[in-house]
Amino acid sequence: MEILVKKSRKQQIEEKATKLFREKGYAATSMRDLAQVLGIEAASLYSHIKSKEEILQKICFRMADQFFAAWKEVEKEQGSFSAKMEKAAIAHVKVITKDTDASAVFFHEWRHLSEPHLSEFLMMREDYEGRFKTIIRNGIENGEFEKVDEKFMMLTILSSLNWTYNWYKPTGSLRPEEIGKQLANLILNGLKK
Amino acid sequence: MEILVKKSRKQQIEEKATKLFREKGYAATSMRDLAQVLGIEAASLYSHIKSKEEILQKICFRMADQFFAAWKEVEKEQGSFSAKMEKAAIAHVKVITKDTDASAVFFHEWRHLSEPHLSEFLMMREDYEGRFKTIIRNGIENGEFEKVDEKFMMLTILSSLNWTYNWYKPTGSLRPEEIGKQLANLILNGLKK
DNA sequence: CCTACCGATCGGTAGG
DNA sequence: CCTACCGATCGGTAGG
Repeated sequence: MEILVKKSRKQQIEEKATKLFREKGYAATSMRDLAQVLGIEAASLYSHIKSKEEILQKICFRMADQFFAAWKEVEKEQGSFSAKMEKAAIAHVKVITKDTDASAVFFHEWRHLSEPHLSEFLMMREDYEGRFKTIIRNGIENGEFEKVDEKFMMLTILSSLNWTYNWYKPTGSLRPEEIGKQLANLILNGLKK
Repeated sequence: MEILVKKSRKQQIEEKATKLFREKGYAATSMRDLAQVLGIEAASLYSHIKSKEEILQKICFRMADQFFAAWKEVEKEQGSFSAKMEKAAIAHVKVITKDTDASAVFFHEWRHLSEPHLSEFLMMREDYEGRFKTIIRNGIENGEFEKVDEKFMMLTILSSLNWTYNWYKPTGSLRPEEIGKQLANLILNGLKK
């Protein structure tokens, strides 16, 4: 049973903008494009929002907040570093699959943020990536993981997790939790029998 | 010893454009930006190129050609499917690391291609992805690989290989061949000891 | 949420 | 490779 909540005009604007930013890119999306999708004039958008970039900021920082919020689940895991990595993969994939449009914008369009937002964004990303690196480092020191370059490994793991925004379909057979588990399994155990 | 070859103006334009397209995105890069970097007027660019999109087309299809050319090395491999996958990873990473700017544009800006180039591009990508899927499928049928969804696995593998454009530095300690080997090793055997 | 409009900038052309 | 310029479009504002 689906509950229909009436969306505010502002919410509608942000949703449609997210979709357009994903499809055409932030720079190539005009406020007139956005207005047309909503059936209003471009000038009318400014009754609800301050600027085009404000929309981008909302999308990027809301996604960032969700990644950090999801990490709380990871911190509860007290088992092995493999178990921690699996929890991190699941948490990460869950956030992405909840809104693949916003995720696409988050991953690709952040560079159009102006200062000081750009610097803030990059600092948050560094913080988040550091958490994955810490799991890898601790797992290596512990003897649980192979000796690999932790930055190299972190980037490789995150790239495969991040890529889910590109092919995940809510109508598909794999649930987000299952996708996270399978990706963690690949990362930890590999494709070979 | 480095051999300095005099670059044609057209080559210079394409190189600078590649860098700008990567940094700012295709849509956000103006012909005036590009002209300024070259120290000429925007109108002068059109003595050497037909249009802004022509530059994007050159970048995207040149990269595609290189990925296909590199695949010839993969076809020579007559060993196991693991060996084939390693060869594919090395070939793929070699192409990316040869020009990370062009790779970034190839991965992110292709959607700004107009028809019929866009359709042609997507067909080539599908062909290329199919080759990875075939290795995976054959490896599973052969009993060499775990039973996984081949599309899911192909996308995951390619995402981790593709991501190298983002962090590879020619001055770093890892050579492209070594990066390909390590990524293949992770894909095949995982992080766990 | 609209009409009317702003200055700035866009990709590109004409003609030399 | 330049000057001079085109029509189109941009993000955004004033005033209702």
